Amino acid sequence: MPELPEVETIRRQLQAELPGLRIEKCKVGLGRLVTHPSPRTYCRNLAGRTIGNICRRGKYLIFELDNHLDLVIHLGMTGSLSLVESPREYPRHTHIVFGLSDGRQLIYVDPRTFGETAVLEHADYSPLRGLASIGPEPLATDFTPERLAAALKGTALIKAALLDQRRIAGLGNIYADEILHRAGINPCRRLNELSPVDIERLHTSIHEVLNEAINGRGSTISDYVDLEGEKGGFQNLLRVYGRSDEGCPVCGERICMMRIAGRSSHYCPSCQK
DNA sequence: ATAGGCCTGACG
DNA sequence: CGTCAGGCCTAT
Repeated sequence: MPELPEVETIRRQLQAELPGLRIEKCKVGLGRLVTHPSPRTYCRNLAGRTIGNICRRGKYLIFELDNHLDLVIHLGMTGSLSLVESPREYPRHTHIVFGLSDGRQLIYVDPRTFGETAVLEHADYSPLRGLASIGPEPLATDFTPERLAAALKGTALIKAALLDQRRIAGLGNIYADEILHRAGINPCRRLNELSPVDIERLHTSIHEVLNEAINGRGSTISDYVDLEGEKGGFQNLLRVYGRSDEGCPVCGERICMMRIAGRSSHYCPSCQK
């Protein structure tokens, strides 16, 4: 799915297009994607609203609307957004259509339908569990090594902890693996065995990997595309994710893969201790 | 902590 | 046919 860098790429494109436009109407084809309130009320609340800034929290997109409402969209594993001008035919797996005041439509497409969307009172995230309990933004200026250390308390495996959105917002399987490789930390290490130096390295790696991935407009493993339908550019620069049995770009050792926390984890046994 | 479930599609 | 996939929730 879109992780933080992919969602941020889409957010920037939305921010360049949408503010000032009005949502004239909204059509939901697959009601279970609308988590709050009911699909009917969701559409009724959106109709007539003017779009303000587009924000991001972790992997959630938040469209600020007038009337103190927020439109929240999570892209799940395979969700994508695109702007179209009254198409004769919608793409396969189009589930939601937002008609805009400039005649264009913002459409939500999602083959696996793991995404979700909601309309909330501005900044009241309580109806969405994932958003209500989300951890700190890793690229915020106040995300210091001390805050990272605080987020990584306990005895969990570091790989599982990085994937836990309540600890840190926005990391997924690709960037968790890339960050651990960059930091030289084995995904099986436990939190309570990380030294202050490890935390420092992790902090630096989180910043580097996320910023580089955003600059590369995200990674396309199979089907991620941005608002313009473009694939990302960072997949070519991934050092371990999806590269099992290839040589580590740092030391040449064969990259390994194992399952941790139910997810495939790619790492270099020589660089990551 | 781990497995299973939610879905569709690609690939072997 | 089976296995796997950028996520996340539940139940055990």
